[in-house]
Amino acid sequence: MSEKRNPSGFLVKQRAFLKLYMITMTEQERLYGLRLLDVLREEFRPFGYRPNHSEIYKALHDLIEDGVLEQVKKKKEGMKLQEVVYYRFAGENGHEKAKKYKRQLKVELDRCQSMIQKAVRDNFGIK
Amino acid sequence: MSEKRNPSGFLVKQRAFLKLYMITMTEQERLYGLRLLDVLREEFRPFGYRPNHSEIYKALHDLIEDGVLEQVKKKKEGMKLQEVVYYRFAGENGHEKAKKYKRQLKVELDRCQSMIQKAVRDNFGIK
DNA sequence: TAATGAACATAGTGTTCATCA
DNA sequence: TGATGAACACTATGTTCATTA
Repeated sequence: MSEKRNPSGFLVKQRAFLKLYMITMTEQERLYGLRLLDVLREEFRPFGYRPNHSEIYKALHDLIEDGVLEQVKKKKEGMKLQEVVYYRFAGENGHEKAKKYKRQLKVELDRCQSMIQKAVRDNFGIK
Repeated sequence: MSEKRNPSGFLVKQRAFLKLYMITMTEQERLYGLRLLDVLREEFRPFGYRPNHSEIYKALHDLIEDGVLEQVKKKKEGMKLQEVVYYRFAGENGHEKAKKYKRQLKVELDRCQSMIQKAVRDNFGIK
């Protein structure tokens, strides 16, 4: 009978975290999949976090399904004749949806912050 | 060829998070499985995190395998004749191992804090 | 009925493979 | 070879079932 599974509400999932970055990076500069991956790996190297390529693609595809992003296939910058997939906000309200998603994620990140802070206090706090 | 699978190094896993709490709670007061669960659910209710019972048991069993905790079966406090499983640090060096685990988790929690802070800055920062 | 634990099932995510330019 | 995407496989975790007191 297809019971829905309840998440226990632990920390934010990697997928959601990446979707958030995909949106922000779309707001900032136009990049394609593997470049986004490189940028993120570079940014998070000091933290020991190294996402892999399929998570990036899944995050992007999720956002397409959510009606947030759409693809723009282009010849790669410069010489080669290789086709590459860039992203922009979808149609009329893609950017609105994106902003909404970001607001949710802000709440979620704040929640995670609080939980971890609590854990530090509870397990390592003075007293 | 049984290749080892690499975690990408995203946030701390629920299991590790709970093991940390199990250790600290063992340092503080003696409790048994389902009571630990109740306490944690109560503590994290404001954060929308509600662990389930099997995660607690798995965390405790992990710690036994790690040589950190051992079981003490006792009649439940008060009247009933029900047997309940309490925990204490195992043998000679259980508590040492526990402290070591906690040190690792402290590093890990700090790392998570930083990553989330970075995400907040990167995606919502002023500028 | 409360407690413990295991078995089972699904979601999350890492690895490999296929295809194309 | 770089890029994209899907298929596949394993891990993390949630749900259900069995057993006992």
